[in-house]
Amino acid sequence: MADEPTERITEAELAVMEVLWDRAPRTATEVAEALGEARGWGLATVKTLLARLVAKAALAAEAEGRRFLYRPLVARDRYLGHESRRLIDRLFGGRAAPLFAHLAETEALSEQDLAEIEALLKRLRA
Amino acid sequence: MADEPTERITEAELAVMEVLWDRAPRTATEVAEALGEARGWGLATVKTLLARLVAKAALAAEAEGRRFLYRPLVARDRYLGHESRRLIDRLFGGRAAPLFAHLAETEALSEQDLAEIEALLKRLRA
DNA sequence: TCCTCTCGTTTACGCCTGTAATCGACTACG
DNA sequence: CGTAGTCGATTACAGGCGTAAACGAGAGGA
Repeated sequence: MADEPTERITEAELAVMEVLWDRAPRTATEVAEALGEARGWGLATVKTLLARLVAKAALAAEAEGRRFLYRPLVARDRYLGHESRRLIDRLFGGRAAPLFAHLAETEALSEQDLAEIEALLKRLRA
Repeated sequence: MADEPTERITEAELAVMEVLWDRAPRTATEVAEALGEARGWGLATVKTLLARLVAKAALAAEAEGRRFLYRPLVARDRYLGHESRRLIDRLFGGRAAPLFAHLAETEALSEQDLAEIEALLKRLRA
């Protein structure tokens, strides 16, 4: 997947991306069905969001007969990285350790989190 | 500082908050001076943002003679926690470990970060 | 006292976002 | 062959956001 600096994906658009990250390609109707329950959006709304995402080059729309099959152009991983970095840059001076420290201080880390992070660290050190 | 569920602070507003977190109270003019360099905003713009933040109860405005002294009502720490949690909830299923794993995998952690986190972990375990 | 400067408040305005309704083209059933 | 349904595209519209100018009241110097 290309790495053009994709425009920012909004909250509502993210919900659409999640559906397609979960499984792709899908048609507009399928995406709407998947979202209808969670968000209660009408088909029209979903189509608008799909169109905007295509315009932002976050999705590709491949014609299949008279309709489109949508698939992500931005990998979820890439997006996660992007957003995490944004947060760290904006609020923690660009360094990850302060974020971690903050989470630790505010008890936002579960025992499980700690264990996993510890294991990860060990692996990184190997 | 109260913990009323403050409305979301926007990007531009955050810049104003940072100035006041750094030192408070300050007048509108002082805030504008502090921001003028970094963001190139006019006094009018800063005043608008201050007013909006007061409306959101993120700032207190205490009259001093004919003008106001602004001071944060939301602690920076509280805000950081809020935003971190938001990101973790939205993108990492509400758990911190996957965020950390993601940062680790994408090489977003410097040697220094790793060392600090390691030290923090050790302290938490003590 | 009068004018100018300075405050905070009000109003402005264009773009983005969330949430659609409408439209024109096409398809597929009757 | 006509008509109802479906598709994507176009248009809509209110509220939020970034950025600011205009306004009215008070303060302070001339």
